[in-house]
Amino acid sequence: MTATLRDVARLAGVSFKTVSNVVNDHPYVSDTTRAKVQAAIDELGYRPNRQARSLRSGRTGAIGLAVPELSLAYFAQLADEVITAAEQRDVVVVIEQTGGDRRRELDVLSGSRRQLTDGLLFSPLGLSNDDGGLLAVDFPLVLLGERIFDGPVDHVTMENVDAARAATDHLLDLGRRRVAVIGAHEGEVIGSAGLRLRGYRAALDARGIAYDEALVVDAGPWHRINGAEAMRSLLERGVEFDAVFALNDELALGALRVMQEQGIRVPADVAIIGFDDVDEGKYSLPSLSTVDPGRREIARLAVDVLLDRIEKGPEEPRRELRSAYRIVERESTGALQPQG
Amino acid sequence: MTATLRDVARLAGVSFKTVSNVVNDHPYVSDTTRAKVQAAIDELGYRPNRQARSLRSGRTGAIGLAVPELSLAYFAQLADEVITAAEQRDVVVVIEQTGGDRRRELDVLSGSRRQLTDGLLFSPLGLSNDDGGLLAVDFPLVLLGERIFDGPVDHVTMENVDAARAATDHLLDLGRRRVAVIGAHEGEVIGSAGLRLRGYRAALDARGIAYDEALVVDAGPWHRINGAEAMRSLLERGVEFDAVFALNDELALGALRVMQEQGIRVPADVAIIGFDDVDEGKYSLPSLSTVDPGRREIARLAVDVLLDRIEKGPEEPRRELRSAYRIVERESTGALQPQG
DNA sequence: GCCTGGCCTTACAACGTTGCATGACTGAGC
DNA sequence: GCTCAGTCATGCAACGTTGTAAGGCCAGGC
Repeated sequence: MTATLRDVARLAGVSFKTVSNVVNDHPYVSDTTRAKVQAAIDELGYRPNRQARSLRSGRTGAIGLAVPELSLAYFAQLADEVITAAEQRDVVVVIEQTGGDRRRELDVLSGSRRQLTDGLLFSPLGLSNDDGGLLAVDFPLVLLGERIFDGPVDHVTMENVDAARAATDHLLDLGRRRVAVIGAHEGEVIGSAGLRLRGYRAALDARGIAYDEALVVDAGPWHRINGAEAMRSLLERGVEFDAVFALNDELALGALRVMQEQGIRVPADVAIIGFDDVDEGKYSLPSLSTVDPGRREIARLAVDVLLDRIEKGPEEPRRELRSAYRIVERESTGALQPQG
Repeated sequence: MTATLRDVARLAGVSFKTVSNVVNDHPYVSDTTRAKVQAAIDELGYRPNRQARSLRSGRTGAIGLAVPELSLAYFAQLADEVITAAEQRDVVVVIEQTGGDRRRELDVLSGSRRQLTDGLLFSPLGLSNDDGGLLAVDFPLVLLGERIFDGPVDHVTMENVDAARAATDHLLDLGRRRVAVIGAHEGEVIGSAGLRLRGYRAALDARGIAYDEALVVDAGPWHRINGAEAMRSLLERGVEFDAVFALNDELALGALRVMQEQGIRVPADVAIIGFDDVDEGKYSLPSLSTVDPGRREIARLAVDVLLDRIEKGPEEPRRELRSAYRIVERESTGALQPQG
């Protein structure tokens, strides 16, 4: 059996409470007692029991991370960063997958699993604006990703509009004028699709280029296959375009593949830029220009905000933070830097 | 505050232990009492406190999953499957990243985090054979991936040797005779590199084809960049080859990119097959033939074995399970099935 | 009328920890 | 010599749950 405070106390010849005091660095423990107790701790290999601590303190030392699915590179890499950031703060991460499904997302907010963690980082996908009220939960919650809700909740996200505008500008700076968009979500306004589309329009407006609906292709989930589909539909409809802004990298890579199958030269005929800076984009042929949304910063900020919220309680004013973005120029928009 | 057994008991007019009995479906609770208590439970929205349960029962309801890093697609997809399998068994997953670093892997085995979970699924990378003894830990442990150790530990893995042999056979069946290998690990014998190389040699031997060291390229970690490096070194050295067996998909995709840069036609000039069946392989151009190692089955088996071990204790004989593999033919070895 | 035994309910003691209150000792100040 | 403040150590009571043992009640058998 593993040793308890009492075992250590017996060996050291003190009360078990004194051992607790040593372990927790209480003031008013004499050096000799401390040494004696420490020796007993070492001898028995005593480790405080986390469940008992949890029960007393109400803290578990774990946070939850709810994402659609780890199979999507963006979320896998986000999870990587979150776990790393959490580790530095001495907290572990319990990952839950929602599949982007509304029902399962609601479940994450109310399920009994919440008791296992001190708070939740939540990247919703299926919830709609009307669900905002459901986010008024009684545990520490930080939203990740898009600012879908106006709820009373901390929020860490990226500069979707500005970054999308910069991505579009990048294409326009190359002299392209017919910029197709892949991955729109009809009618959606303040999810990432809506925000990025807004940035796209802002860039066009600023240069007096007319918005052409024919260039904007809807897609379902932002998976590679849907990027491929979208590109096919664009080509089938015979729409003319000399550049593509894919609303994320997966879509871009799917579209890229179809263009290559069709013998379209990238970037000579069509330049393409994605969004997210997932690793694979570095190794595609051509390598994929993209927007680095500051994933590491998002993860770090999110963990910080959540732990802050856990510590300070619900009274503190809610925070909304955005990470800095960066345009990453690679071959797909004409940069000539052969990559690994 | 959230309700406790006592609160429910007070409302229902019974002792708190009776409430506990209702919650745990004990026999000998009369229907009327049960109904009364249940009504009180519903009214107060009572939920058993998991930490208190943990303290009493010694179970946390969580398992650990230690992998090198989630940014590697294989592990992200494995984690996805593990979380899904665990969810079906009503258990949550705490993910830890080791970076494949020996020191951090040892830390995972001894660290205080172990108290947060009932057992660990561990996919080691940095540990050497000499470390086998370190796996004799006092908590439920299931090794994932390669059979690096002969320790007294449950183990779930894939058929590395047979699968690698089948992959090689697939290339040989196409009439190729100069099959390069990318991703060997000099001197390693029973890690995945060693096992897969053994399968490769077995395939050659069976057909009386001589093993040519010049065709076998070492690589460091199995990342895309190292696959690219390896292909470059092969080309620089002027080694002749008409097929490539990359020991995993990431290496294959890196190598593929370099071949394309160099104008080598795939599969016309060189056929290439990978290993792992990560999603990206479906969308590369050409799409990548590969070995599906049965990731989902591995995840499901691993969770089953671990939960079994947790339940039955250390006395049960240890188990070693292998998932079934499958060759996935795509364009990179000549199949003509354009993919999304 | 009392004992027996089945059914239902309850009291008590843990699990290992920490907060609070108390107590004992020491030395300084008057 | 006595008080008082500061230092150190301790005991008790919780946190919310479950296991064990015991208690109460009722019907049936002698």
